[in-house]
Amino acid sequence: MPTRPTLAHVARHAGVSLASASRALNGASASEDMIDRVRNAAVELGYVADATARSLKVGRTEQLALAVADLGNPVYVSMMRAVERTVRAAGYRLVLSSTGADTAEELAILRSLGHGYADGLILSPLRITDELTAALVNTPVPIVVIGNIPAKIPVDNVRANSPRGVALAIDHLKSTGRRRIAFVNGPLDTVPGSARARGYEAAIESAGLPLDPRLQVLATEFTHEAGEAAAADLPHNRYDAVLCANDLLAVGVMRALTRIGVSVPQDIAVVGMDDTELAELCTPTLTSVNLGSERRGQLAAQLLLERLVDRERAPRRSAVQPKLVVRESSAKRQRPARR
Amino acid sequence: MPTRPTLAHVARHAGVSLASASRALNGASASEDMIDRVRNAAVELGYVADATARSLKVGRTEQLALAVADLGNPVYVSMMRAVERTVRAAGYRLVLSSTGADTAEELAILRSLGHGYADGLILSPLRITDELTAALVNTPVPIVVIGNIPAKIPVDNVRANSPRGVALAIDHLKSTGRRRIAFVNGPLDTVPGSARARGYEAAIESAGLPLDPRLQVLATEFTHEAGEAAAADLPHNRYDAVLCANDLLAVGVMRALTRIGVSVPQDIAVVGMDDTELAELCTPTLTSVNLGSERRGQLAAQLLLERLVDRERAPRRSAVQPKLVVRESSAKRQRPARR
DNA sequence: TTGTAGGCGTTATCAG
DNA sequence: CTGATAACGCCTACAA
Repeated sequence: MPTRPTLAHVARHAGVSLASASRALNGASASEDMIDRVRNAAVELGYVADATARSLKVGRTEQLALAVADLGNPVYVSMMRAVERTVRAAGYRLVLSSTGADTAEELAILRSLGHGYADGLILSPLRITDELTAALVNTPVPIVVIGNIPAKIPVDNVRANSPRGVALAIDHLKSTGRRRIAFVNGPLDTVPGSARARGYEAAIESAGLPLDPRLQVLATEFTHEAGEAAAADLPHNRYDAVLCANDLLAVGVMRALTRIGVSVPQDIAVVGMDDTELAELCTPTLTSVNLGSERRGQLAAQLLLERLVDRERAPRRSAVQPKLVVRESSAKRQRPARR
Repeated sequence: MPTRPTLAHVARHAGVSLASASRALNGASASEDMIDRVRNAAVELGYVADATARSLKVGRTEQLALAVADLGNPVYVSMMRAVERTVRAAGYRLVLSSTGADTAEELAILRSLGHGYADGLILSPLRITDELTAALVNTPVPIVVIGNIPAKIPVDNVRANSPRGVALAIDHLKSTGRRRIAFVNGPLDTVPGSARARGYEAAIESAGLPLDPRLQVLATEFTHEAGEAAAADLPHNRYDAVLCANDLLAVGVMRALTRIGVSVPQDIAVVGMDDTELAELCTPTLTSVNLGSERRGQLAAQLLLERLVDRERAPRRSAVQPKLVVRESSAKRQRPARR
C-alpha cells in the first residue's frame, strides 16, 4: 500500500498552488482552465481528500453516532436501519455502539463523545436514570433521545405513545369479545416497561373492564424465554386474552400456552407490541401494536440533522402514533369458549 | 455549547509547555509532579483529547468499518453483534454501512475508504463479482472479506462451510428415515446460493439418495415471503423432507405447508440454515444448520486487528465448521406416513 | 525531565 | 482569479 497522494501532490502535478487546487476541487471560485487541470491531475494521481484532515479543519466529522441497548433486538434493528438510511442520505457516516442495557456504558458513551469523533448522537436508552438525564444537559455535541425523557430536560426527543398503543390493543380485544385481559410486562424500571404498565391500568379502566392485579405479571426481561416463564404466573382459567409488552414476550407466552394445550386464539387471544418482523413469522401470526420503531429512528435522525444546522433552536419533541396490526392471534372465537 | 478546551489550555492552566502536557497525559517520560499537575489541570478544565487531531497526527482513525448487505437480516445481526464486541474491546469504533445487496454500493464503499475514515474494513458481500474482486486487490486500507472469495485473491477471508453444512442436514434427515429430500434455495448468483446448491447435489449423491431435479426449487430472495411462494413449486407427494437455504425460507415453507394441511414434522420434515434466533421462535421450532455467523464475525474482526499490526504477513483464510442443531421440525415420524 | 518548533493534510484569509 | 500563509489540535523529534 503506497502512501496516498495529498493535495500538495495534485497541486504540483497540475502546476498550480495548493490553495488553487483546493478551490478547484471544492467548487470555489476558479477559472474553467484551472478546474480542468486540477481535476485531471487529481484523477491521474487517484487523489481522494483525507477525511481526517478535512474534519480537523472544518470542525465537522461528518459522522453521527447511534447507541442502542441491544443490537440484536428486532425493535432496535428496524430503528437502526431507518437511522442508517436517513443519516447516509444526508452524507453522514454512522458510528454504532451497543451499550448492553447498561447505564454505565451509556454514560461512558456520552463522555467519549467529548473526543469529538461524531457531530451528534442518537441515544435509545433502556433505562432513563437521574444520572443519565443529568449527563444529558451539557453535552459536547447535540443529542437526540429516543424514549420518555422527562419534559424538563432540554433535549430533542422522539417517543412512542405506549399508553395509547396499549389502549388500542385493549379496545380491540374488548371489541372481539374478550373480557378478562391479562398483561405480561417486562421490568418496570425500563422505559417501555413503566410506560406500558401505566397504559394498561388506564386502558382497562377506561374500557370499563375489571382491573384484577392477578392478571398483571412481570417477566424478568423482554425476551421470549422470560415470556414463556412468566406465562406460568398467569392465573389459570381466569383470563381470555393476554397483552404482552413486546413481541418477544408474546411469542414466549404463545409457546407456553400451546404447550399446555391451550389454543390461540380459540381459547385465549394474544397480542404483542412493537410489530416486529417476528409477528409475521410466528404461528399463529401475531396481532401487534406498531409503535413506529422505524419511524422513530427516522425522526430522530431528522431531528439531529436539523439541530446540526441550527444549534440554537428550542428542543423539539415528537411523538409517533401507534397503529394496531390485527393478525391471527386475536381472531374472534368461532363459538363460545368451552373453558 | 462552549468551545472545548484544547491541550494548549491545559498546558497554560498547569503552567507547563504544550509538549509536557501531551507527554504527561500519554504516559511518556515525565516527572511525578508534572503528571499530577497536568492531570489535575485536565480534569479541572474537563479536557478530552480531540480524536480528529490525534488521528491526523498519528495516521490512525481508531475506526473500523463494517459493510453488510442487509442490516435487518438476522444472520447479519449476529455477525454485527460479534464484530461490534470484538472491535470495541480492541479500542476501535465501528462504522456501519448497509449496502442493500447492491454491488455498486459495495464498490462505492470500497472507493470511499480512500478518504481514510477507517483503518480497515470488514465486507460481507451477498454477491462476489469480478468487478468486486478486482477492486479488492489494491485497497487503501486492509480488508477482510466474509464469504467465498476466489482463492487467488490475496485478501484475508473468513468463510462458512456450506457444503459441509448441507451434508450434515441431509445425513440427519436420512438417518431419521427421510428419503426424498427437496431443496429450496435462494438466488444462485449469490454467495450462499451457489455454495449451497453445489453442496446439495454432492450431499444427496454421497448419501446414496436419488437426485431428482424436480426437488430443487429456487426462491427469488432469501425471505420468508419468497420461501412461502417457492413452496408451491415443490412436487406434491413426491418428497418427505425439505432443506431450505436459510431460516427465513424455512419459515416460509413451513407456513405454506401448514396452510395446505401438511403437518411438520409428521408428514414432512423441514430444516433451515444459519440457525438464527428465529429457529427457536417459530412453531414448530426449526432444526437448523449453524454456520457460525457469530463466530465468523468475531474471526473477521480478529483477522483485521491482526492485520493492522502486521501489514506484511500473507493473507489468512479461515473457515468455520457448521454444526447441526436439531429441533422439533425434523423429529422422526411417530408411525409410517399416511401420505 | 522539560521546552521549542515543525508538520500531519486541509481549508480559509489575505494580498496581489 | 490566483498564490502565499496561517491556522485546526495534536504528537514528537530535537535541543536545552
